[in-house]
Amino acid sequence: MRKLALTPAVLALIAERFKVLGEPARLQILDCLRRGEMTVGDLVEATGFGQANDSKHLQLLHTLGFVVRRKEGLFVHYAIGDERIFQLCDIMCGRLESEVKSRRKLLAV
Amino acid sequence: MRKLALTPAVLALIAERFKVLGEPARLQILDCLRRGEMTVGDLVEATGFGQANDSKHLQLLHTLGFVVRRKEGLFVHYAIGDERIFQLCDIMCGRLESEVKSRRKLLAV
DNA sequence: CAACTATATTACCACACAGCAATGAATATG
DNA sequence: CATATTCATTGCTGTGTGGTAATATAGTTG
Repeated sequence: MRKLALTPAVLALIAERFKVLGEPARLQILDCLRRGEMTVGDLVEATGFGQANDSKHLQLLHTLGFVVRRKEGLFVHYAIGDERIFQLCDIMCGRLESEVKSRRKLLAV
Repeated sequence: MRKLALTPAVLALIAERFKVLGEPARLQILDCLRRGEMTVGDLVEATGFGQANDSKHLQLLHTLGFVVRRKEGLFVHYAIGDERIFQLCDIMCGRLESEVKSRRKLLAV
């Protein structure tokens, strides 16, 4: 497997994508979409954010390929565009659990 | 493997960690550390950032457990604290390559 | 103790962006 | 065509944070 050279430009691209995931609101949207595709209105209701807010987050997620769009009449259906997102989140969760564990260890000493 | 419940609080913790990786400067620092531990001074030279700047990034990376510290006299040696970082970056790179590929496909049509 | 060095911290500025309200664009319905 | 609905876009404000210079802290050396 050939590796990309980690030039500053490539690092910037990678950072850009991590940054998009570095926002609770967007993670919440992605988590909602985990159960299947949803319209913007559905997501507004599910997340409790404003319509404009959700729409902007979805644009960003779409631009970077994290979600895909499907237009149907007045509605726009969004869905997960890359399952690797959850792989990333799982690894982060693993990190979280490690942190909790080592923190408990510190307190126990 | 038991899964963490993705409550808003947990999502915030995950996002916080993605956010830290969502900064080219910090990714560059982590990439430098890939070859082995380095002092702050080494990193300042290697990255070309200011000393205060590097120090602040390192503090943040350390707080969230991405790097570990080892003090030795006047010097502080930093090293990667969790190899999973590279796993995360590899997945992101895979995403990047997919993006490039599909973009090429679009142009080819 | 005084002078020096490596790192951390503080204060500040500039900029990016999340959230919100208002408006616009596209499509459907009567 | 007029109206209503869904979503996208724009303009605005407040907050957060990256970069930098100045200063503080900790450790070393003489």
